[in-house]
Amino acid sequence: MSQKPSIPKGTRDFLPSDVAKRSYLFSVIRSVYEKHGFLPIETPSFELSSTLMGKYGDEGDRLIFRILNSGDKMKKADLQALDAGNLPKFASSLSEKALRYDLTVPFARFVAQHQNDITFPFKRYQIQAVWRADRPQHGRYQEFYQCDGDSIGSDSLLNEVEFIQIIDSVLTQLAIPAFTIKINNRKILSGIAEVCGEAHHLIAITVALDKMDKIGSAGVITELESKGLSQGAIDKISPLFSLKGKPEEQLDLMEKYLSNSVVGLKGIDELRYVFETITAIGVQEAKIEFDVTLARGLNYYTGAIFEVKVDNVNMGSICGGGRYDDLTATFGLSGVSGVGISFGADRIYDVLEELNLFPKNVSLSLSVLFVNLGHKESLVSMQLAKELRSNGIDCEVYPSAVKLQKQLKYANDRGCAWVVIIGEEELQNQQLSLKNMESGEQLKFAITNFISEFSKL
RNA sequence: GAGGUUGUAGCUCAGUUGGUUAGAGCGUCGGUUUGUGGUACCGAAGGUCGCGGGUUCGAGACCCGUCUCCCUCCCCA
Repeated sequence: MSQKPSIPKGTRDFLPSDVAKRSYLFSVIRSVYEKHGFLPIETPSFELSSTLMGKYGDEGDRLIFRILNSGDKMKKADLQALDAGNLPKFASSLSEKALRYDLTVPFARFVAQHQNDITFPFKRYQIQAVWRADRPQHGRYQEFYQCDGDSIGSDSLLNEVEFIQIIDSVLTQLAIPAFTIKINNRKILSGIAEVCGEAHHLIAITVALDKMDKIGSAGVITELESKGLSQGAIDKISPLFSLKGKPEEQLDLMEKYLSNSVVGLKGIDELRYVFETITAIGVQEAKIEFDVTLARGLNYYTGAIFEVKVDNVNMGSICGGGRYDDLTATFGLSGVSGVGISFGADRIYDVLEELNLFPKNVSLSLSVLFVNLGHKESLVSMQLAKELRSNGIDCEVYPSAVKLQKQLKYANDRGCAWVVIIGEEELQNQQLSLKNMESGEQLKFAITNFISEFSKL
């Protein structure tokens, strides 16, 4: 009985050509991080449930893949909780581990755990898979790679500026034609909630504002009403919908708007510094905008927040991040501020594919194939192949002496540039034939000086 | 988690109001006389029609369930 081959929803296989393109993408990101002095770390695919649960809000918790206890640990099942209808508690009793949902929370755990082994400010990058039990959609997978960079242990706003530079460098290097880095600050959002007297509705306000570009101002107002905001507060918020102009001008307006909020003004100061600094230094291709409607769901952000969109492409944000002041506190290390970003490698991949931006030469091809025409002949080929490899040239010997036609077809399918033919006739004359697979031309060389002749081609 | 949609050979799809042995193109494999690929010609293999149940004399077509694809919401990379 054969089984129909299939993989779980939201996952993918990668063919050799896919892997080649992905390695290219990762290498660009890696090299930019390293140029900025970031150090690589890796953390396990799964963490203790207690490390992850409760860090991403209720929605996030729901999307965490949990790992069922195995063996005798199944006996720990809390049947009383099941009887009482307390499903979350029952589920927790069945699962002590979970697949990582992002790279930031494991990083916070890592920093607290290894605080004596690292030097602050600590700048790390991490390129690994994460898993979310989300419903798959365009640009949305259950297994995907994030490429995080975080700088922890420094509250200097120069870190924020550096991340803008990093985003700019990566996306410019990938030749993405037009992209926008949107920036906001959680303190400004807090200030807005404060000045309209709805500080306890902060989450509702930010979530509603975040939907601005999707549902429009009327939709946002409807949403705010449904969350129970007063008419006065809504009237106070609605002027923000039409905020326009350069970042500096918008910040001036927001400064007046938030004049009664200490925290709000702090947010304005921070952003103004970031904008002024990055303007002074300059960027390559990035457009940088202040967007008061940018909220971002993850509830651990406390300062600047970033989101990056590729212009004119139907794809969610390809990069996001922000500053978090006390994420390590839950792991026993308090007073350490951090800021970080995360590139969504799979979404960037999809964008590069859609815009046809992958360089032609990333595909993997074979340089030389030695055709196999018999045992004695193949021994000579194996010897030559060994020497070619030590000269840095990739090559292989066809494993069996099947029809030449078949072997040439194989060379063709592999995108092979050269084929070496050593048969009975060549062997007798101590020669070999070198075939150029593109032109079809064939040259003869003495076996003894093939290596030196080939490297001249 | 809510709603909609899709599912036929390895891939892209046909398959007419339910009616004999389910088709095409591409791909794969083999051949077109001995050691020359990418083109051409000839031929072959490959499908319990996503899975399970039901209606019917008869189901790839209809009904129910389930899984999956894609999409909207939620949320997010």
